[in-house]
Amino acid sequence: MDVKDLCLGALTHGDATGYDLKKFFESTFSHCFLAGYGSIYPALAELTEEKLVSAKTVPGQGGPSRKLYHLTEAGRKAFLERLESTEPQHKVKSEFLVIMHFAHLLPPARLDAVLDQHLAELEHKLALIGAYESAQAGKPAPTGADFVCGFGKAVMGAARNYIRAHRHELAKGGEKTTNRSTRQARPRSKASQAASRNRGYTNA
Amino acid sequence: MDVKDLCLGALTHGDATGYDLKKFFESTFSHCFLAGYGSIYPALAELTEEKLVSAKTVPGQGGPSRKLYHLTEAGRKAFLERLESTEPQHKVKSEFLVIMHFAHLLPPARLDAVLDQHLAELEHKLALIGAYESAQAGKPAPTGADFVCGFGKAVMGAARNYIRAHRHELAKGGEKTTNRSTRQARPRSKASQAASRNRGYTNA
DNA sequence: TGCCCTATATATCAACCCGATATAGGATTG
DNA sequence: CAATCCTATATCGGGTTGATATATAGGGCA
Repeated sequence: MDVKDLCLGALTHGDATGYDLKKFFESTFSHCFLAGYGSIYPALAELTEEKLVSAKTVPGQGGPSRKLYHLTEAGRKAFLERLESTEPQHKVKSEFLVIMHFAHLLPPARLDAVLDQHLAELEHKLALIGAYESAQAGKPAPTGADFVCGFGKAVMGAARNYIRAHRHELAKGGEKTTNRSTRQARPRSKASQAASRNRGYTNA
Repeated sequence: MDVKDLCLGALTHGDATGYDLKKFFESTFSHCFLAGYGSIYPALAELTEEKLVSAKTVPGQGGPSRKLYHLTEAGRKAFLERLESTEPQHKVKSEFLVIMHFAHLLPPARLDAVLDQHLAELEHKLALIGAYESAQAGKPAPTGADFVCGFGKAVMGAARNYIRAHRHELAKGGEKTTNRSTRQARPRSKASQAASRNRGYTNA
């Protein structure tokens, strides 16, 4: 599943420009998948060439001219096939968690700032979902979009609660470790389980 | 923060080979960051050239020869600086959620299979964290690694519970939408808020 | 009126990452 | 004893990221 497929999917909701698609990916989709212009525009160009979407240039009334993209029947079929054959992976790439993993190497002020910033981002995304849910209120049958938003709400809510509940433990650990600062003999946590024969420099 | 920084960080836990690092990234780190050989080995080569790590070839007793990498003092300093200057981003790229978003376009059997597979993956990663926590039991001061694992446990546990609690709603919604299958007049959900002027093909 | 900032909109490029693949010796297993 | 798996290193093409360039309209403001 690449950005091309993602564009096809987004176009099942109606015609859109590349800019519209980016906006969509940044709103209720931001906790699922990200795509920037650098992948969206090439994707749309290739899809047009493959006749999976059609493009119509609309001269800009009040703005620059826009290229409206429309899903063709072939495009809809291709998307359905891709939906059924794609491996449902779920990957996280979190600099935030990497920093947290090395919390014992950080000054407490930096630690606090990082945590606060991540909490703020969580609140922001939760607010986006809240707004979406209000707009959907009253509509009876929950759709896949509702499921995905609910998923994000549950997951990000759990993240927020966990951080609030446990950040103070980190501060304590930080004090305890920073006064013997660059110690060597950290008694094997995970990398060293299978690497117990890696003797030759530090450790063990 | 790229894979080079990640390798520096992992090497603060002790010397390791490229293979060891991959193993580490796949274990308790798998819910934070991913890195394959295609990024690890070039990263280690560049770090060696920059004198941030040193390499020692160990002739393989019972296996192929291994290149043990060791963090130099310069490398440790560089890593600390990077930790303080890195923006704490947190990105998710989930084909799983994309598929779920378009649940109304999928046959129920496929939907079930996708959900079951994701649940199985969640259970697997939760089990990894459980094993880590048992191994850590008794050690007093919680470290950053403990915090990150707890975070993963909280978040993935919430995901699992949400899926279990809400998957049946999707099945209902699926029935309700598939019998009028490719309907056009889906009353604007998100891409169409700002795109309300995208009239010209279908929709609206 | 002039000026700046923001939003809309498209497009490109280098640097980087991912996934697959090749290679190869040792251990395990049927 | 061939098949397969595990350890271990390395490379390559294709795709993505993030920054940047370009251009126009509208709002704020002094």
